[in-house]
Amino acid sequence: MQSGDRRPTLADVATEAGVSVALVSIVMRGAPGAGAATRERVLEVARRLGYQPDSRARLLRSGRSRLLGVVFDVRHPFHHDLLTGLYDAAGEVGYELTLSAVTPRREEHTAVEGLLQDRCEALILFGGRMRTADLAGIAARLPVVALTRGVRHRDVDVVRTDDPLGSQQAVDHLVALGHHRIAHVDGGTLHGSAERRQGYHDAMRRHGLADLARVVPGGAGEEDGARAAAQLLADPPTAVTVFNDLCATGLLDVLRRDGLDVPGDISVVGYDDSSFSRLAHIDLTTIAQDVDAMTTHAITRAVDRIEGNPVSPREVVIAPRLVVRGTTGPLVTG
Amino acid sequence: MQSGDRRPTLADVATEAGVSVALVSIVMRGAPGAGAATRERVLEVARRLGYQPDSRARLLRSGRSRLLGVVFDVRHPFHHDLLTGLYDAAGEVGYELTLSAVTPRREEHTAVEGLLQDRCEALILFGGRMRTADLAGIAARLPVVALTRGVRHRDVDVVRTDDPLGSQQAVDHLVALGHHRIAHVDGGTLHGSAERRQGYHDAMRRHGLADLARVVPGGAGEEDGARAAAQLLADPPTAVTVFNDLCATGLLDVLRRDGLDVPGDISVVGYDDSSFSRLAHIDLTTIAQDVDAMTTHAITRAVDRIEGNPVSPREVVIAPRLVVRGTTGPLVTG
DNA sequence: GATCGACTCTAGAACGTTCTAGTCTGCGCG
DNA sequence: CGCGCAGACTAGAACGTTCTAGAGTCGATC
Repeated sequence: MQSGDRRPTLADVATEAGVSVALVSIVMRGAPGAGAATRERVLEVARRLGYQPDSRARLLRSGRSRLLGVVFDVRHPFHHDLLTGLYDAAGEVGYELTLSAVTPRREEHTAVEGLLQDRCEALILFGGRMRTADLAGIAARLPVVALTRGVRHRDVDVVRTDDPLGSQQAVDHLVALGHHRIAHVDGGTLHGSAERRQGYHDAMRRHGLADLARVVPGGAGEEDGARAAAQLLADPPTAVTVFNDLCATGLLDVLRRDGLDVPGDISVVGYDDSSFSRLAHIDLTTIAQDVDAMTTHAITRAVDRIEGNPVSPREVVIAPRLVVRGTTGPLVTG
Repeated sequence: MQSGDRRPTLADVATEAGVSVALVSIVMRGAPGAGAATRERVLEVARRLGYQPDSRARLLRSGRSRLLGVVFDVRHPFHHDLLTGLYDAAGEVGYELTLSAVTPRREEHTAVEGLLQDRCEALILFGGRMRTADLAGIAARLPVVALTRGVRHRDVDVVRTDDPLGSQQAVDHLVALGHHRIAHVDGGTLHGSAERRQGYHDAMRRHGLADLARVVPGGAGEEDGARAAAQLLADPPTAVTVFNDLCATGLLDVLRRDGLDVPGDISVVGYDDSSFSRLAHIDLTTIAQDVDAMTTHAITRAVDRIEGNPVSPREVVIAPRLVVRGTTGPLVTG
């Protein structure tokens, strides 16, 4: 409809208000150097014409974009929590966020490419499978912060949860409830699986239960959990810690179908505190990542890099938190 | 680290390759007007310098941005499915997407504002609570397409699911299974609730079951479903259609806790096909919205508006689809 | 051998801002 | 009365592209 008529620019406002373009710019930015009366009048005209600053032109000229590029995966529920936190944190330090999504048919590489063209000053990547070499290539151009995944490269900053600690919290919780025969369903070769498995082993050893440790192969999906459950049923432990929540629900389902009571016969702890895990139906005890801490660290780290401030450790590791819900309970003997 | 050294520009590539800026521009765009040998050489230099086009400058000059602004809500699982579809559809017609998220602490208004400054050529809004007057104000400036919500204003395009039809599909399914005493848990004053309720009533009437129609107040959350279930338990019907999936899971939970078997004693149909509804634990029969159709329609509509093509109906209504899972079964008599 | 057309290439303006370096006015001060 | 200074304002360059108009070269056509 009105796609024909050009949007008003600084020049339009300037002629209408009878002042120079530069002065309008000053007023719009709230910069000093304009009289109170003129300021008022210019603002009025701008409002009347429906003037909207053109961020592209603005950023082009001023060199800086104060823009942070964020790559997230639409499929990953946890990424949405992270987004929420990031917006908050970015707002506080006066930076904007520009998002680029990874979808089943849109690769991480495409997502990153788009952001680079937008002249972001730093990139924040949620998880992802991008190879370290590729990441390093990007990090050679602008600061890169990887969230929720580890990257072994000196140019890439990392903010992640202390996964071994998370597993230990799970085991500690179960031991405190009286459990000894605690199994672990792992995530195979997925990011974080090794760390979570290691934490489980460490905790079992610390409690003197190394002999009772038992690791069953799992994965990221429900079906992986279901398969693991089938394997456990031959000789059920009294408690299980699972690689992630989705896997845990698959496991729960099979256990219950087989007549086991949760948590009466067996306790289950997930990992991630995915949104569905708090559904009354699932009500899963799990390990929650500290979204606030992760996002603020990611932002401050990115900004520090941009502004050339010295940053001490390349990797920030954040403690997770146990969330107790209905799938864990005291050991019932007899 | 290297945030100091400027990114290479067209001019850098030009001097390095010993040609004019304009020619480099031609080569980078793949436009005709450059010799094969030069083209090769320029590309090589560009690659070597790590040249990245600056989309801001590019768009500034060329007037058009070929950019569609998308506002989505991080909290809404269905929005992620929509995003996936939108990226696909936008890619096919050669437009880019720029995302702006609504979070618990970032309002729709802020999200829209950001997109306007980025000079999108059209806006696509997922749901949202923005007032019609505000929407109209934006639509006066650039095309606006509302997805999954109705808007009564001649300047705002609408793409939505045929909600009455969805409810009817649910009822038809239940009737085909032999059910007569079918109740409906509604969504109160929420978007779409009235339509879904109406569809339920129409379907009941069409099957000659108007006398058995029974509507119980519900809502969007689990707790609303739980409350509705408590109310239904006084005199349980043999089947229920529910406003949305989350509400349905809350209802399911209470029904099962009360000892009812689903679907043996009572069948339940949700609405939305939210991702969690296909979890084995929930396995909810539901009404799915046709993501592909919705997103392609939204994109083509936006593009048609941008390019000034005539568009016939302002509102595109898309048929939903019944997804049968484990919470519905044949009526068991006796 | 001039004219044309096709092709390759270039100069320079434009896009909408911000920034630098001013100009102009009025006023206080010596 | 002249000088300096502060405050309000402006002209014009700059940012990195794309676009328009045209210049140069070459070979073919009249």
